[in-house]
Amino acid sequence: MSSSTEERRLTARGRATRDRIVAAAATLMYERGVAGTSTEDILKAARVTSPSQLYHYFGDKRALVQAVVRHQTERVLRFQRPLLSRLDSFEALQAWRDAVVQAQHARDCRGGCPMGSLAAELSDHDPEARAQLVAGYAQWEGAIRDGLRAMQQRGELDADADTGRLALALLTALQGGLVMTQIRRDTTALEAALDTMIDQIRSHATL
Amino acid sequence: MSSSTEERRLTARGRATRDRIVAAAATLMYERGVAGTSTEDILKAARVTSPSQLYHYFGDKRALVQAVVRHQTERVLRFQRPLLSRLDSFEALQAWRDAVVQAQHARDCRGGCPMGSLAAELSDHDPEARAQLVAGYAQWEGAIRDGLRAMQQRGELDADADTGRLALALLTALQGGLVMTQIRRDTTALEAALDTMIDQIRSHATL
DNA sequence: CGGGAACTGGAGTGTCAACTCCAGAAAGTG
DNA sequence: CACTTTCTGGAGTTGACACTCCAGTTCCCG
Repeated sequence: MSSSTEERRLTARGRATRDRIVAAAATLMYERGVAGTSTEDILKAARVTSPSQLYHYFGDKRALVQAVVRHQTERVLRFQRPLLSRLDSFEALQAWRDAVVQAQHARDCRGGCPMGSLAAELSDHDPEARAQLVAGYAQWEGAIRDGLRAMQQRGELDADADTGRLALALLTALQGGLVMTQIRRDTTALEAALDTMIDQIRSHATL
Repeated sequence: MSSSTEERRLTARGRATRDRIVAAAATLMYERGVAGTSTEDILKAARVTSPSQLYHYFGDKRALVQAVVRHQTERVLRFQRPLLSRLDSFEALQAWRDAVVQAQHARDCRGGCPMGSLAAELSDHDPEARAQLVAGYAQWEGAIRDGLRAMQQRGELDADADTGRLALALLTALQGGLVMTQIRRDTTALEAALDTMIDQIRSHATL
């Protein structure tokens, strides 16, 4: 029946084990990269004693990686959406910017974007993972755009501002900022990019 | 004497072999990532018959990776500098933008930034590589800033425009755009980000 | 031309990672 | 309580990969 979205029957215990594996894999792959993370390390971190458990839930490492991609996409959106859905003013936009910058400091400017790092490593040679990531980024972009539209409907932004294009530009600047943060281990590039984008959005503000 | 910058005496033939190895490694690592590239593949691509050659020139794979980082940094700057050093007008800035977008199409939107992909994979666990990359990005940023300053001195930009910050923001937007291009396999995000940044720079244009 | 260094070739070696097999324990189902 | 399916444990197997050893060849240099 279902070929790729094969959802097997899981007991409560099975679900818990599977979740533990995905969570452990996500953490390790974020820290060390996908290729740098062995199944053995994942098992140890998930407190699972045998490889057969992993292969009971996932056909192979690629399948696990795809589960990790979904997991990280959900995590990011769970963090982003609350901040974005209430974009009703430039103060709120600024608060979002600050939260993003803050989050980087909280992790010592390491790791970059949980989705972006996976994307850089996978998009050229794992089509399924890439498709997942494209969908995830589309949701993220949509959330930003909805926020900007809310500002527009509140009358904070000109009616003719292209919120779709601004949202895409803002998300893109954010991605770049996260990469630069990881490389330089400081957030000045992230701040410069986001602030400049926000300045540009502000140029569409109503008087 | 020299500990890390150990430059051994090389004959013409030796130099050629070493260069072939670095070039082959750079290409493969760009296509498949560092971890996804085996020394064996590199040797084959460089038409070198034995691993002992590689280890004659490089202490280990990490040392080779660092040579690849230098190689790619030089390549990128060799492409960027000519475009940036003549930034004397908004037309030239636009031409730079078009060249960057064009370059992505030329490679089917794959691979991302030759420096950025290395950065994402290495910066969290190879301090030497990261240092090289930080230096490379600083040069790139400097080249952009010099271009903007040239525009400023020509009187195209306001004297009080913060060219340093704009240059950093522009470079960051570019990095984000390259990541997004690689994921989405199209350049609209790159275009949106660069165009929005350039619009913002234009807001500092003299009348 | 002779001696030493740079360079090359090929045949290993040890380790580690992905994945498999199978048998036994828990846990849903009638 | 039978009976099946899910889940777990541990002991393999296979292959790939980073790296080594050593012997032979080319090439610089006096």
